[in-house]
Amino acid sequence: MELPPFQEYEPCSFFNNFTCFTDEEGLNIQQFPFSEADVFFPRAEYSASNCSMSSSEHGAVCTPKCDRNTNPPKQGLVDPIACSASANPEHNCTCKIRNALEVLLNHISESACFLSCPHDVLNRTGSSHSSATTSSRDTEVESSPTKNSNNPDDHVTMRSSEGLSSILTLCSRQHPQSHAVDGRIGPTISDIESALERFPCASAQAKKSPPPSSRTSKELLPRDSANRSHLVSGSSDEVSTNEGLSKNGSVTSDIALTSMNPWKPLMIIGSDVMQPKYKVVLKCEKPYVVSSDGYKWRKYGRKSIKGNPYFRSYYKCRHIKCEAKKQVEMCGADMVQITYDGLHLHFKR
DNA sequence: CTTGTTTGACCGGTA
DNA sequence: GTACCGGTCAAACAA
Repeated sequence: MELPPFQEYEPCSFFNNFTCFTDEEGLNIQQFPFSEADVFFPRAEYSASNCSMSSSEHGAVCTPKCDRNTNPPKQGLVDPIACSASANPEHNCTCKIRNALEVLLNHISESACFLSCPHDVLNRTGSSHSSATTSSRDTEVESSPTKNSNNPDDHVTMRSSEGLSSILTLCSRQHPQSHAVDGRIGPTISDIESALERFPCASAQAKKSPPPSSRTSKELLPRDSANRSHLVSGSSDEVSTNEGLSKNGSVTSDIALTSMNPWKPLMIIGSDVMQPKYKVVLKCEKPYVVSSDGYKWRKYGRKSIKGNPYFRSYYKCRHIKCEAKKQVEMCGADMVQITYDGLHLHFKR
């Protein structure tokens, strides 16, 4: 698969390309130029197309209604997903990038320190990797630093910056400095604000909207689930995969995924209680989980869980110093629940 | 030999 | 204090 350098991507086309991999092609994500950048993110948060568009159409995903267009709409191009409408009914917009941002902002806007925290943790040598992950046993993020961080503020900032790094990814063409300059430097608060400036509505939402924890799942309408059928189902035994998707939200969420686009959020079920840790629960159909999510994982355990006939498998990210983890367990014949715990902020060097 | 998985033991949290 | 449960470790095993 020939891909132009990352910098040549419009954000829209970038995400379309990223999400249009087949299962086999998905394995190539590791070789995708963007993986050489410093921030990974889960396709689940940014999926845009169900691959019904030709590659030449990728990038033309906005409608005239959208006020966040980065590309003019093409005549006759119909967004097959209408993702924004389903993700946020208060906006009559089918801009997929906006939808992606809204999904993302659902994760990050609940951080009270989002735009006000003066700390720049990602620029601190040695703090960016390890503090990105909180243990599953951490229940007090702000008051209980991880073993690799002595500054409680680190957690707050990382929670914000993690999602914001993804926004910066969207904006990387305009803000190439957002990515690691010397291999360690991540986005700064000013980068973040600059990035959000490119998406004024997103910025406004980040500032004004209630945290996702206060949103109900009904506000995020489920996608049409009629397309969920054509998948092959494997055995009903546990899923054993050494690769998986990743990343987090700052609030526990369920994201179910359609079969047409394995990483397209079907719905987000917000928790009524803010979870002060990086954790996100994805539910998707098994074949897509088994293939790849762009990360390398090492399986380190397996447990039978009470009340569940299937095993739960435990994985750690193979990336050095990355403490991201995931748990994979079947929750039905064809459905898999993946729990991601911790962040992947993989910086060079 | 290397890499990755399996699996029983161990440990900590909780009821 | 104790039992249960879930998460992790690490030796054994497999590819």
